[in-house]
Amino acid sequence: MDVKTVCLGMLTDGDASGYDLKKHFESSFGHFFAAGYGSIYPALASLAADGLVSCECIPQDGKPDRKVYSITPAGRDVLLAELDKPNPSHKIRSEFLATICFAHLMSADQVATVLRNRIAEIEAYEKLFDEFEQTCMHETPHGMHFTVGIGRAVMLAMKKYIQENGHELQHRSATVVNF
Amino acid sequence: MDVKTVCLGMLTDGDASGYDLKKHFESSFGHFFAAGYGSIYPALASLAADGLVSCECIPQDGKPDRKVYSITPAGRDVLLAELDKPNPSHKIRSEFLATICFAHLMSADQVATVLRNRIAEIEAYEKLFDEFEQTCMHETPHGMHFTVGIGRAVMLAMKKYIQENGHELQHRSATVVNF
DNA sequence: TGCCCATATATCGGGGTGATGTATAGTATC
DNA sequence: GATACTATACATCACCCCGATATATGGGCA
Repeated sequence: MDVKTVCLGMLTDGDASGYDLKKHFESSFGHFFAAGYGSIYPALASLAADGLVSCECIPQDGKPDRKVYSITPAGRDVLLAELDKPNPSHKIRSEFLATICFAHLMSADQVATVLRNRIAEIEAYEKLFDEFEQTCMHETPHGMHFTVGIGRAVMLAMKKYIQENGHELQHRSATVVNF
Repeated sequence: MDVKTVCLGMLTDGDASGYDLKKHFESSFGHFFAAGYGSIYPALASLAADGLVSCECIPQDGKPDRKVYSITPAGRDVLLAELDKPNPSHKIRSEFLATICFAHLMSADQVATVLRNRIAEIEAYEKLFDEFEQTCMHETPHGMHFTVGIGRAVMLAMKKYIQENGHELQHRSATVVNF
């Protein structure tokens, strides 16, 4: 399950351009599977070369051509085969936790700043989830709700843990900061 | 904060070879910052070329030379500068959630299998955390405890959410599976 | 007028992943 | 005693992905 496969999956919901898919990756997939143009455009080109998607170029004045992609029956087969894999990965790459590992090499202020910023980021995600549920909750499939729910639960747990245990990390200086 | 920086950080805890660092990445860092030989060896070579670590080759009979690395004062400076960054990232790359997004294209059995396997993986991590706390809890710095605690909290939250909401995902077939 | 934002494509360097290769020696299993 | 697996220990390579940057234009806004 790479960017190519996720693009295929998104295209089962209707034809779209690379630009459209990027917005999808940002909004609904952003919190667990981010992708930028540097991944999406090569992915679509490769899928088209393999006949898993078809491409229709729509000329526009001024702007570059819109390239609208549709999934083909072969593409659908590849997608379903990928969805059949029983053990899809779930990986975390956290510079945040890596930093915290070396908290004993940092000042209490530095640690406090890192923790505060992490909480702020979590709260930004929480707002994003709220907006998502208020706007496009009805039209999206069941699976999407589930991912939002997991996202919420996981971020809430992390926030709570930081708030309850963050102070123990600040031992180098006497300054204790509230979150 | 890339693999190079994390290697520097690990070397503040004592000299080590690439092989040693790999074991470190697997055990204590595995759940939030995995790295393989393909990242570690080039990272150490690059650090040595920049004078941030020094390398001592220890010949062994039969096996290849052991290359033991030590952090240099310049390396320590680079590490401390990296730890000063106020907003370290925390990214998730989840083929699991990407798969679940397309649950409406899967059979109830397929969905159940994916959820069951995810829970099994979480429980494997929970055991790993238990072992870690029983063996090397006393010698590791405070930050390490914190990362284990967050790992526990986050995984518990995900497990609970799956157990409480997983059944809603199975609507295509009548077969309801318990977790 | 200047500036940012949205639309829309694409590329490129640097970095990371997973698999594989090369050796040797000890330890299980059968 | 043969086979297979595991551990030690290095290294490389193809492929994939990320972030930044480039190119082009029209609309809103101060």
